[in-house]
Amino acid sequence: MSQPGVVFPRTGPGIMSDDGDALTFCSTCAFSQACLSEGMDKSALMDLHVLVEHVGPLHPGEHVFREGDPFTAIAAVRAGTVKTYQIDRNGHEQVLGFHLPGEVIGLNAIHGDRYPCNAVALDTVMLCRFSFPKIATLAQRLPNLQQHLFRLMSRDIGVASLFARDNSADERMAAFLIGLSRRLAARGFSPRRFQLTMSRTDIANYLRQAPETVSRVLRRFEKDGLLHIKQRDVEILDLPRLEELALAVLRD
Amino acid sequence: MSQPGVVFPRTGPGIMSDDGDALTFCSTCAFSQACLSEGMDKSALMDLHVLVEHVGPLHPGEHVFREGDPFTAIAAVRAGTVKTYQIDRNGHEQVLGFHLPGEVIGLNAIHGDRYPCNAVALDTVMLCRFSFPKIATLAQRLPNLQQHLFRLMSRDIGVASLFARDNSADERMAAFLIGLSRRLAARGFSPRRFQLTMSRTDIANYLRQAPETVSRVLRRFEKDGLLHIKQRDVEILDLPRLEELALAVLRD
DNA sequence: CGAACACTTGACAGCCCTCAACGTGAGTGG
DNA sequence: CCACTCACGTTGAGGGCTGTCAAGTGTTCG
Repeated sequence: MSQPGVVFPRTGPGIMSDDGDALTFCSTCAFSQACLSEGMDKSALMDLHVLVEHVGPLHPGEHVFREGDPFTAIAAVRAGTVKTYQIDRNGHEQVLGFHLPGEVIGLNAIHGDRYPCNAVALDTVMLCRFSFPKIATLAQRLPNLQQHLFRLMSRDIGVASLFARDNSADERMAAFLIGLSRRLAARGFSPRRFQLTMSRTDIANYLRQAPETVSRVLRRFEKDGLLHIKQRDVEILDLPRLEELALAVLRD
Repeated sequence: MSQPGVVFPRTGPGIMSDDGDALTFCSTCAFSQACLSEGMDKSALMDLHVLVEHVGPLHPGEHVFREGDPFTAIAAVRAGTVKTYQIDRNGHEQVLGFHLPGEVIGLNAIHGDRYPCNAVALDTVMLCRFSFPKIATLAQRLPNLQQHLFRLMSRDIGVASLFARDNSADERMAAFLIGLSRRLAARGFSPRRFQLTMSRTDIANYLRQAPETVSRVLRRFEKDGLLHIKQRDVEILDLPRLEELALAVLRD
């Protein structure tokens, strides 16, 4: 079941040695809160660091894992964008999500013992790989780590329905952009200028609409002065109005 | 922030004493796998049983918890149906899900420390309540329990998009019915004859469509011989064809 | 330079939402 | 037993949003 081009199961090339800069390297990691929390002593922190495998760089189109692969590990995105998707029985792709630095993939594979979806790099991607059996065992000893895992998983339950039928195409696109903006901002990137690392087709697929609709909506947003977009470079010009549109979807 | 009619935070009335029949009582519980797994010894099982509070019966309209309440516990539905929902800023209800016997609610509250949604009984509901701090502490000692919690949460991540725009009203209704049928069957109920414990309005809200559409689709299903429906009593007549319709949504 | 691909733009049609009216069943009180 | 009420459910007519189809433009890469 293991196709070529899958980086995850292998542990030879692609694994970077842990350089001495581990502490700063991990400061933007999804587990930094767990690592840096006062409740975690130095030996515990070392245990966690020993557990990590640095994977990458992955190039666009390279897969992190594929649907059906045995579940062995979760991974935190350190750099780049990872797209998760499934292929339905008609051969059509279904985009499930885009995962930015600081976000964790693979959590939905615990139940079932196999990855239920594919994960592919959209640009140059760096990952931190955590063997799940090992991190679960470690979590037995470290209440903070267990709690952190619970929170990570809980956060992913009941994600906002960005593609619900009762929201207009404009609202969903606005919500998508605002979501990206906020997630990037939370990791220290600019919330107003960023790059869409995914194609219009991917966005359309994710939002469950036609690529033509994505094109038209973005065009209209630009004409209305909400943003400036050239190719895949986005600059948000009127954040308040865009957020106002997104409110209908994001509900807050 | 605690409204009247919320059963959860209180521990006086509504809590049933644990009768001697605990073992058989729990055989259909969401945690039965964890309890009965060979890896869990007797003392561990007793620890878990001591942890449980039996809540109920709750009557239609009574709330298990409300949005904003401090998160203290998760709960397994033992009997009846629980509806989870949110109220958006326009005062409109958004149905998130229906939870049948054997299913767990409250897992999405771990992150945030407050319940992000309301949970209300649709009919007569019995619950098993687990203090989350206590069960998390117990999970430190019991690897199987920790694993079970991980699996429960993992299962709820990335739930099928039953209300995506690219599926027709017919397909989504079929998927909804097939989903109910399978979940009921998994708990020993009849997969062909069951009762819709929720109103048409609730179904429509959940599927993100108009109540009129729900009515029309069910009517058409009956005319086409797919099922027989009288009030809220459903009898599925042509399971294969209904599953065929649902395939477009459920992808399997 | 040519091909493949991504993106844009326009015309048209279909699904489903909205609005409106009516039917039905349960509960209540006379 | 009936009338009444009220919520729920059904049925019909019309319109808007967006998907589909088609063609054209721009970009990348061999």
